[in-house]
Formats: sequence, structure tokens, C-alpha cells
Amino acid sequence: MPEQPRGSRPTLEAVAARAGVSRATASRVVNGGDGVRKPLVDKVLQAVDELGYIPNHAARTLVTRRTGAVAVVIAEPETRFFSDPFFSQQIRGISKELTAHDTQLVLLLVEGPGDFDRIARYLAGGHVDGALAFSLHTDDPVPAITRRAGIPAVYGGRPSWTADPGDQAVPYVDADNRGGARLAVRYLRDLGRTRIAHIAGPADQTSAMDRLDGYRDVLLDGDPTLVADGAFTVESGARAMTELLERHPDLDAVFAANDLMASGALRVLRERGIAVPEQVALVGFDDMDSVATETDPPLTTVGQEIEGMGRLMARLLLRALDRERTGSGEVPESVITPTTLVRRASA
Amino acid sequence: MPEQPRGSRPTLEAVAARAGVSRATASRVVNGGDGVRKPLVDKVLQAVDELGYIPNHAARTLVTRRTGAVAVVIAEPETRFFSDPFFSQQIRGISKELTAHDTQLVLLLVEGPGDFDRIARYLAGGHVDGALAFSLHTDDPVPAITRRAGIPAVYGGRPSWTADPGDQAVPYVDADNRGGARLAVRYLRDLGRTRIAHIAGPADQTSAMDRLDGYRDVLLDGDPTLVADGAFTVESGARAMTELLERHPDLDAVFAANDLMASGALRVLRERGIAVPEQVALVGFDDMDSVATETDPPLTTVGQEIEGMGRLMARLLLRALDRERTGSGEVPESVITPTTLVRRASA
DNA sequence: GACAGCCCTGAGAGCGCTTCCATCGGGCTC
DNA sequence: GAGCCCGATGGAAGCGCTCTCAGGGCTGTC
Repeated sequence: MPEQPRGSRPTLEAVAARAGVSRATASRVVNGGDGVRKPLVDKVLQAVDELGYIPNHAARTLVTRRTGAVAVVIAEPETRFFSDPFFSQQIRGISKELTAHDTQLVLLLVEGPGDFDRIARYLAGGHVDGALAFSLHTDDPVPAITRRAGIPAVYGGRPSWTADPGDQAVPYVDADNRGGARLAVRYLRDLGRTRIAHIAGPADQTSAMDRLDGYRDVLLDGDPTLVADGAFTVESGARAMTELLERHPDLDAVFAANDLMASGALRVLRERGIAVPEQVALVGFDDMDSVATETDPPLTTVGQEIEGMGRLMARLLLRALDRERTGSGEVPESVITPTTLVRRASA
Repeated sequence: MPEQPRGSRPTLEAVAARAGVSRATASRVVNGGDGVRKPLVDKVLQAVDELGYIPNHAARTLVTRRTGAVAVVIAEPETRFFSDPFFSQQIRGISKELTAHDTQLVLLLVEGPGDFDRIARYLAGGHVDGALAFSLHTDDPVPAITRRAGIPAVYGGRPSWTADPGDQAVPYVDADNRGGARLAVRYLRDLGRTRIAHIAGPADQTSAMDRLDGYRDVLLDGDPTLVADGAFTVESGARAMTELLERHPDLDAVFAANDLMASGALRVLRERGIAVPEQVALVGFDDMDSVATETDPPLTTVGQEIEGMGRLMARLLLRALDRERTGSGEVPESVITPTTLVRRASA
């Protein structure tokens, strides 16, 4: 590839001239070559090669009205985006899928609540063909923004407003939190544990609520005081565990709504000299590498296909874009991805 | 803002018509309004408002040859990108700075060594005005790519090929690793410790080597067997500590090249019943939230302005872009950001 | 009162590409 | 052998914008 002094790159015109064809034909070849006879295709390709031609993206977008890029909107306050491998892993999955379809990823980090204007302008400005968004809270403006901008969107995690009839179904990808929780609690029950407590996550996150629901599904007439509230952090897990032990010194199992809280709980149990899993069996959720395998004992937990979820999100969006372009194809529907019990030593 | 049925957004033409001015004047107003008389400016702005006009980015890029976007290239194998809050925090800083200058962030994750072609095509394709890149190994093709693409770039972390005379200076932003290491080791020495060991990072990362150099700066005629090799991971830190204790059961201080290794070392020390900091004082590097404050005792470590480094990278790149556009302005130069000793309980 | 000069404004070219439509040529059919 | 149809090709329009350039109105000066 010849080095190009920026700003003077060869145009399609030049390629066409060199190949001795019209710009139209050159364009056809560059875009797949359908309906162009082989010898001409070869000539054009050779010219492309010799000249080091690279299509001008802006010109193409101007006429096709497609940018070949999608936005990933992250509205999460920084704390979570930083510490949570969840996001980065999903992004990796998204990136892989998009890359495989020649689509670019534009990262939009929301810098505080006042920043949504900027996001709205950007999404409506024709910079991207669609959007992937994470972590919507009840009053999250992102759905309204994408609707107004008229671009397809796919969400990561079940939005809490799903039930809102005002919104047409916005497809989302979420793990089977409820099913995973059931798996965990049934496992503890099958272990013969009878006083199974739960450390729940924050009430404004659907994943936390779904996990709580799953817990309740299995323990239909469970004692409500066996449930303590946490905030998905190590510290909150420790606090919740302390609380639970005060209320129920005799509990014999704990299902924590995520691994971080489980590790906090584990610390408290260890400090009190309570043997895990002998006296209290402990199950987490997430199968977070850096936590679940590092604790002592390693956590039994509920695993999910995080990267796969990212891929899936991207795939759904690409499908929606395709539908928009061709006017046909399947309507993307939300997907719940399976969760599995990962047995380690803590239960 | 009126809802726009995608694809039929108002154009500048429409705005001009509604305001009763020419397209040229409308354009001038939209781009700042210099040299347009107040009443016309107002009329145009009103039309913009009423119509919900948003400039078409592709059209603008086509003529200005500027995209208003920069790429962030992450060539790190996924393991590190995931676990390392370093990256996400720098990205946050980059995002903030770019946002403040109306510039978008396109994330380019390199999916394996064969993927550089795609990156090269992308960077050369006029999709972005410049690039920020992380973590260059000696044979990293990214510098060559950006040079060939003719776009300015700024690197995060001192590239190992800095000394290569073939490359014109590519500006980079790096923490003062060497100075930080000196700070740590001097601190230990001033504490009265005489047998100060070092757990070093991998030799192919300049940060690790710089920290080692800083250690040596202070301990000029130090015993080389007081240095053990690690790989910036918890496990490797534990291994290195074990090794050091075997070689030097009487050591009274350890400076680990990062917090993860320090936490591994701490685990080993605790297992052996060695009191920290009483018997062995321990200092880490990075001041990584999720580690340094969570250990018991919390780590004394060397802190750096991670988000600030991200901002700085973005700022340098924006400056380079500005220079390119205006033909003047300061030449961006590499910056070494200061490090500070953060005293906690481990030393 | 006339003219120079300045500031605003508008006309128009053109950025590089895709795509509609007309054209052309070759192979078939009768 | 003439007419037809179809597939391949080229001409040209136009996507929405910026920016140069020329012109028009106004002020200020002599």
C-alpha cells in the first residue's frame, strides 16, 4: 500500500481512469462487483491495488445514508463501569460481532445527567445507524432519545419499563437471572440445607429483583427475614451477612445475588469462625473471574455467558439494521440467555 | 425538537428558505455566526429551532475533510483490558476531554494479531482524524499504521521503541514510573529498612523496567538477588514473595512493581505469620482502588493520576489536530505525569 | 456630491460517491 | 438474416454541506 500524503488520496475517479472504465463500473466493483464482467473486475481491482485506493467514507455515507457505525451508550455512573468486568466483557463481545460485520463501535460515555442532550444530538445527527445501550433506570432518557432519533436500539439487561405499554417492544438481551437464582437455591436445598438466606441486590436493578424472585420461587413460604438487602458491593455483602447472622444464628446456607456480596459475606463468616461450606453453604452469582476463583474457598456461583450476551446484542441490532435496509427479515426479539451453576468449594 | 421520521430530516436548504436567507448564510450561522448580522442570525437560529435542524455530518465531513472523531486503539490482549481498571479509567479521562471538545471516540479493539489490517484500513479510510493507542510492544504495527495513514497519534505509556531514530517523536503520556519507584524505595529506606527487596514486572513493559530502574537508583549497590520477577498478577506476586523469602528470610521490606503483586506478596507474608508492616514493610504501585484499600492492612503504594493521563492524551491529540488544521500552534510533546506516595498501613 | 473601501450576503462550484436510466452490443429465436 | 431481449456499461444527477468569489449596500472622506 503506497503511503498517502494525507488529503490527496486517490478517488474512485482515478481508479476508473486507470482501469479504463467509468466511475460507475469502478464503484460497482468496489462494492462487490455484481454484474460486472470478470476481466473488468480484475482491471479495476488491480487499479485499486496499485493506487492504494480506499473509499471515502463520508462520501459514501452521504449518498447511502448509512454510516456503518453503531453507538454503545453507557449511562452507568463511572463507579460501576470501572469496577465491573461485566461491561468490558460485553463490550468485547459486541466489538467482535460488529467487527465481523464491518461495523464500527462508537463509545458514548454519559458524563452525568446533563449530558443526555449531547447524546441525543449525536444519535440524531446521523453519525451512527443504531445504538446499543446499557443499564437503564426507570427514568432513563435513552429509549426516548433513540426513538426520537429514529434509529434502532437494543438494550443490555431487561429495562424496568419493559411493561410500559407506551413503548413498543425494544429488544433486549438479558441473562436468565430468575432461572439462575432458582438453580442456586434448589442446589442448596438439595444439599439438605433448610435455612437458606438471601442477600439481595439493589431494588432498582431488574437483575437483582429477578434473582430475588428466583429465590422466592423455590422457597415459596420462606421467612422474609431471611432476606437482607445489599448493594452489589463487597462491603454491603458483609453488612448484610452480619445482619442475617444476628437475626438467624442458625442459618445453614446463603445465596448472594452477586459474587462481590458473596465475598463480603464470606469474610464475615470466616471472621466468626463459621466453616464454609460445612456450617454455612454459600452461593454467589456472576462467576466473576477475579472474585469467584480468588476467594477461599472458591465460590460456587451462577455463571452466565457475558461475552455471548454482548455478541447477541450486536447481532440483534445488526438484524434490525438489515431489516431497515432491505425492508424485510425477522423482527429482532429479546433474548434471555441461559445461566448455569458453577460448582466450586463454597457449597 | 420535533420528531423526525428518519431519512427526511430538514436540510440547511430548508432552514435557509424558512429564514429567508441563502444557504451560505445559514451555514455561517450554524457554524458560529461570524460575520453575519444579528437579526439574520436570530432568524436562522429560530428556523433551526423550529425545524429541529441537525447538520448532516457526512456532508460536512465530505467538504471539510474532518470527521470530528478520533480512534482509541487497544491492542492489549483481552486479559489485561478486562481486569485492568487502568484502561477504563484512562478511557474515561479521554472521553471527558474529547466530549468537551465535541469530538467522538471510536473504540478499536484489536481482535488478535491478524486484525491489524482492518485497523490500518480503518485509520486510513478517513473515518477518524487521529488516534490514541495503548500498550505498544516492540513490534507493534500501530505506529507504522498511523504514520502511513497520515494521521496524528498519541500513545499511552512510553513505547519501548522511543529510542528508535527511524520514528519521529510520537508524543506519549506516561507516569513517572522511575520517580515513583524512587519515592517508594527511599521511603522504605528512611523507615530504617535495610534489606529492601523488589518484585519486578515483566521485562517487555517499559513501566515495569522504569520501576526497576527507580529501585536501583536508590539502592545503587543493592544485592541483585533481592529482585524477583513477577508478571503484574496476584499469583506471580505470591510466587515471587515465596522465592524472595527463601533467598532472604531476613528481608525487612518489599517494593512490588504493582498493587496486584503486592497483594499476592501480602497473602504469602500473612500465611507465614510475618507481620506487616512490623517485620516486613510493603509498598505497591498504582494505587488501584479495588486492591490497595481492600487488603489487610491497606497498601502503602505509589499513586498516579490515571484519569488525568487519559485527559492529557486526548489533549495532546487535539492539539496536534489543531495544529494540522491551522498550520500553527505548539508541537505536542510527550508528558510525564507525577506520581505520589500514598501512605496507608502496610509500610 | 462622488468615490473609495468595507462589510454582508448570495450564487455557485465542488467534495467523492452511488445509482437511475439510457445505451450499446451480443446471443437467440423464428 | 432480421428482430428482440437481456445483461453489461457509461453518463449524469444529486446526496447536504462549506467556502470562494463577486456583487451590493452602506459609511466615511475629500
